Amino acid sequence: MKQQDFQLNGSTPPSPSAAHSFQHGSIRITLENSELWKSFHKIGTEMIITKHGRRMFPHCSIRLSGLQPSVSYVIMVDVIPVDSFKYKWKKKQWEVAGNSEPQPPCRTYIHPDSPAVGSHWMRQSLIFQKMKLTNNTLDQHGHIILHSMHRYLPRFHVILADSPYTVRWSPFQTFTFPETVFTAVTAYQNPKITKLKIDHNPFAKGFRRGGPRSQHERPSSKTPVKRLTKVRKTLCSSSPDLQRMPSTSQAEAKQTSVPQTLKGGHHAAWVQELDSSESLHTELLELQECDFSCEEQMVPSSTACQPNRFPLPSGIKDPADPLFHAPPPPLGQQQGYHGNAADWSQYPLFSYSCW
DNA sequence: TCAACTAACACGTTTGAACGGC
DNA sequence: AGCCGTTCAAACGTGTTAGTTG
Repeated sequence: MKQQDFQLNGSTPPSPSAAHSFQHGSIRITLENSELWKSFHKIGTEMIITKHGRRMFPHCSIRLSGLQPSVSYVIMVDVIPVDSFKYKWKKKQWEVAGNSEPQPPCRTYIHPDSPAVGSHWMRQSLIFQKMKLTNNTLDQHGHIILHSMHRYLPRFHVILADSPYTVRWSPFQTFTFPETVFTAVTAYQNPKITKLKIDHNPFAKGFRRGGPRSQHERPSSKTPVKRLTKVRKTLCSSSPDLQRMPSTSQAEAKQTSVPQTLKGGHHAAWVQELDSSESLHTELLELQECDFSCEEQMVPSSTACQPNRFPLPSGIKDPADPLFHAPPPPLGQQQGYHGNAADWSQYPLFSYSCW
């Protein structure tokens, strides 16, 4: 896959054309399936959330470099709100539908290999394929809890720690990619997104045109062709830009065979421990004093969480996003910029962990 | 009435146990 | 006994759709 990297520092805006790799200090992180993400982002990425948890597609797949080969790291992902609005899909585009709802508990997904030494992390790409999103605020499975019709951004954390127990006190660095912004939905709104998902996700192969049978062609379907199916058909025949693209998902899936440093039982023990650690759940992040241009940022002590007042991180600009009509304040000024301390200061880190 | 949500469904993929051959 | 490749069923993940909820 074609990749462009750029070096990030606090004062130099990156080139808008190279927004899918970040470097903090010596650590560099690259979004492996950036092109796929961008093809979704152009349309307005949507992620289904369900009560029992739904995987993300595209997956978050990253490559790390610049780690100390023999030092242990924990790699985490969390998902933060992009803004303080709720959206609705109206007349083929997203519109603001009011203020966001109070944010659910912020949870963090720890890569199952964690902790592992730098050489391990750098050996192959990391795929957060099993991370699941849910709208069930009472979820007991450790899935990431989101609100439907809200916009979110995944964050990747590289933490210098040899155990999830110690991440609170460990130096960490945080990375984001603007093209991974998505809207959480309980049912797809934009039929173009549905088509892209079907074309690229192997699990949706059964719905591909020219595939075995589409839903409305099955014998069991006794009802007239529904609206979405109609739209999908129209799109398939009329949109050249939505013609089937070369699938990357199979290749992605095959990259997941990362040697395990720890097996299931051990992981489960950690989950339990972390779940029961009330302090960790409720520890909130205070980054106001942190300088993101520094190579390391210390996991802070507790502070108050005010999730609804998250200012738009400046890296979240959607320059090619005709589908979103967010009211002022305007989206950020720099694409691919990791943001300053204030941007990220009001969202908790490491408040929950799961596998 | 309508938008958002849920659950059941059919279909395809993934996973892992069982088996046989070497 | 150990390794490797194949087979197959169960589990899982997917979008679709009818029905429910507010």
